[in-house]
Amino acid sequence: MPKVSDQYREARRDEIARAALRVLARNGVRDTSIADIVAESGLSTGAIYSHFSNKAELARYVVGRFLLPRIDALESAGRSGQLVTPRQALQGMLSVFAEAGLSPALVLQFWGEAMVEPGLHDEMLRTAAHLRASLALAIGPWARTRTSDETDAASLAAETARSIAALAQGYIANTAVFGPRAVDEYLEGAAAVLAS
Amino acid sequence: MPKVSDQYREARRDEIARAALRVLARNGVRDTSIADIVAESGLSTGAIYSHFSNKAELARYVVGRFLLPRIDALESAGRSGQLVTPRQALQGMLSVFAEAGLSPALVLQFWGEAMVEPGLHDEMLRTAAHLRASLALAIGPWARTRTSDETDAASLAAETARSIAALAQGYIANTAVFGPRAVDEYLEGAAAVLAS
DNA sequence: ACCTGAACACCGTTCAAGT
DNA sequence: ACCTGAACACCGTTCAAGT
Repeated sequence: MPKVSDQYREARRDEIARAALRVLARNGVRDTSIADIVAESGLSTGAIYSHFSNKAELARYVVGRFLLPRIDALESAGRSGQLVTPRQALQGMLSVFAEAGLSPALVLQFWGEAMVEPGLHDEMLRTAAHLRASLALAIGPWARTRTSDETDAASLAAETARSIAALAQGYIANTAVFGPRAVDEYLEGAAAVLAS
Repeated sequence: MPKVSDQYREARRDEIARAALRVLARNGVRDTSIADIVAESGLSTGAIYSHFSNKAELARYVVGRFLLPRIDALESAGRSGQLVTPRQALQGMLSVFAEAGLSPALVLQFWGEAMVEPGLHDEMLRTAAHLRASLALAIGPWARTRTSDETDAASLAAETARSIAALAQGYIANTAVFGPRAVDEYLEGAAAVLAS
């Protein structure tokens, strides 16, 4: 298979996925029809279906490609041995998230969709696994200050990454439903509740 | 208007809503069609539409009626002056939630749906307002140990209630996506992250 | 190989006709 | 007044026919 053609296919899939994301951001998951994506992309129904076998596969591609922000800065900080605390990692992740322009409302809709679409759920777990691995790397130095055993440190980092994810999910769901809120305010409020 | 007839109407709406909830729990929000609810309820299409003007109104009714657990025990503890901390209130709420048999997956789907259905969003905010008021009442004595001014105590209780809600949402979204987790574990993990 | 767009099965909703 | 179920517009998906 010539590489040019593969590149072309991938570029075409990306073009369709970007058109889909624009409609999704505008109308939401439920109210985005294939007809809308056809109109937004300027292609035809059949053209979409010659690049994605169905709507679910397109959704999976969008999630895998655009739904999670990269947290390279955090990761390299951890790699260079800088002490990133879990709280700083959470704060950094939420800030990157906000800067990436990902709408909490759209993310929440995809979570809901994943409850009913196993392939999308799998893709989300895969994408989340990357994020957790990045987080674990970032807080690695912190974990090693808490235990001398390397295996213990790794599992502490992994468990902590799940808690960071849970807090991030809380922030996203809460701002989506109840309106925007500053990350710092949210962290202070949550800390006060848990310390009480 | 005779009262009997009103009661009958309400009972009929409830009967339809309960049938809808059974299908929703089984198939999820996206994959529940009116035809499914017709089959589950044993009524006809027109019968459903003579009690609810559309699918959205039925969803709103289900959410208002079944989506949030009652936390009477917590509320009366607060009313009687017992010192309920925010953390205990959160823990109590999540326990009641789990005992009520409300599937986190279904709740997450409704949150997503609310992002695209303004009437459902409104109903959710209304239901959440009741819950927050109950929480505020429950943690009232705690708030008054923190400040002598009654107005300050009320606003502290209200702000704290939002943070409790955010943490509860995090627990629900996290368990829905990543699988069940003990409430205590979640609370310990989150506290460790925020204290770091 | 990629693309076109008409055709098909199914969805939410309406409405004339029944009790 | 409540209910029936056929009819309608729209959705996701398929497929014969084009380049």
